[in-house]
Amino acid sequence: MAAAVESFAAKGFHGTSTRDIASGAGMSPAALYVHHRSKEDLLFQISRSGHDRALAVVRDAVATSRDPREQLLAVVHAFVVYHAEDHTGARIVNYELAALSPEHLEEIAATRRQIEQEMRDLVERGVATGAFTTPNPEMTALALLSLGIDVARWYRDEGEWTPTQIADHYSDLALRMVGAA
Amino acid sequence: MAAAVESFAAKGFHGTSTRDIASGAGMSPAALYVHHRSKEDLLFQISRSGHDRALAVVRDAVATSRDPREQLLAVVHAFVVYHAEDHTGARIVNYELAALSPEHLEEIAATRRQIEQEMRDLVERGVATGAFTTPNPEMTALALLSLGIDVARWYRDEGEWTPTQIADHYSDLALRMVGAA
DNA sequence: TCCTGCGCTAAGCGCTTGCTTAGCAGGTAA
DNA sequence: TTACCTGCTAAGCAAGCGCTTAGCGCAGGA
Repeated sequence: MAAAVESFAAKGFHGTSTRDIASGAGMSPAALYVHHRSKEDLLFQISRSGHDRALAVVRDAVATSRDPREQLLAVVHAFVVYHAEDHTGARIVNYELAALSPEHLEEIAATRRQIEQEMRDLVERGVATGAFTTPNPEMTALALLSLGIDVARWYRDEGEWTPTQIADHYSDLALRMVGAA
Repeated sequence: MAAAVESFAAKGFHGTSTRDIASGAGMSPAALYVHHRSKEDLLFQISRSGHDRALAVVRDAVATSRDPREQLLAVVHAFVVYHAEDHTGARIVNYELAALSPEHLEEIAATRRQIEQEMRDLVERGVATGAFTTPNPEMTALALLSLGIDVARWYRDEGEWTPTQIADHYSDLALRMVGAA
């Protein structure tokens, strides 16, 4: 699975052959099928666990406080750190959805909707308590998620910023976006 | 080329066969090779013209004013509208870079650096004139681009918002992010 | 000592891939 | 009329694809 993550992230699902994965894992191509039903099933398992982790990251962060401002700081920080540190896995999570079977895609899409719902609820709670000011909480929530997701696209391990540095700055940007700075 | 854009955006470069493109264009597979050297060359041409367009969108917007605040509004608005209206092409521009040959990738990467430079210069001008306040102009510029780029990922033609509505809200978010709201 | 089950490999099957070849219809020009 | 383009197709080649089959070495239990 680690070899598959590496390869899918670098070359995409369709750009990766089962032989690539097998040799990355130091095995013969046939050995894959002892552990996994198909190449698509491997992608699904990776996507499944990645999405579960992303949702957990968001929910755990929300649970650290009851103050919307603190919750937003925690969520954006954790979400950004996750997308930077695990950019390899996060690339598959966010950019290889089209290769999933219709049934698998629907299951994954449900988790994505839950993540979006968490962020939307958070922004709306802040607006309701007067902590935040934004004319469109739904679109603002989407923009906050975009910021984190896109980190997985451009982040490089050898880059000049650490995941924490990026997360710190992005948390500040998030406060500004919701009018809480 | 239109058929290739459609197919690459929907299924990715490696997920698209030359037969897919040919039948999308109502031709035989061999007819592609009358007009294009290879499948990768087709991708390169699409990526090339898409990147040229993106850079032009940014530069044209910057040229509409001399005031950093107005320039930021114009750039973010135009950049977001482009990524929403041409989300099909923009998906290839942003997410199919790995399929390019090393030489083609380097050429494209140069244009991407120019786009980033435009945004960085703009934010820095705003900070210099006192119109903007941000502790890290470079990272803020990256975040502003992220916002636009990620629109291409999630935008759907049948969605509830028009490109202009999204661009209006995102322009406001941009002002907040640079501390100019 | 023998047996069973597990993790694995060598070989290969049927199919699809990117791309090439040979050739053909129809328009243009001398 | 003849010659030559241009834009296309039918057919197919070599290579690579996802996945299967048959079988092998070895650890653990009876």
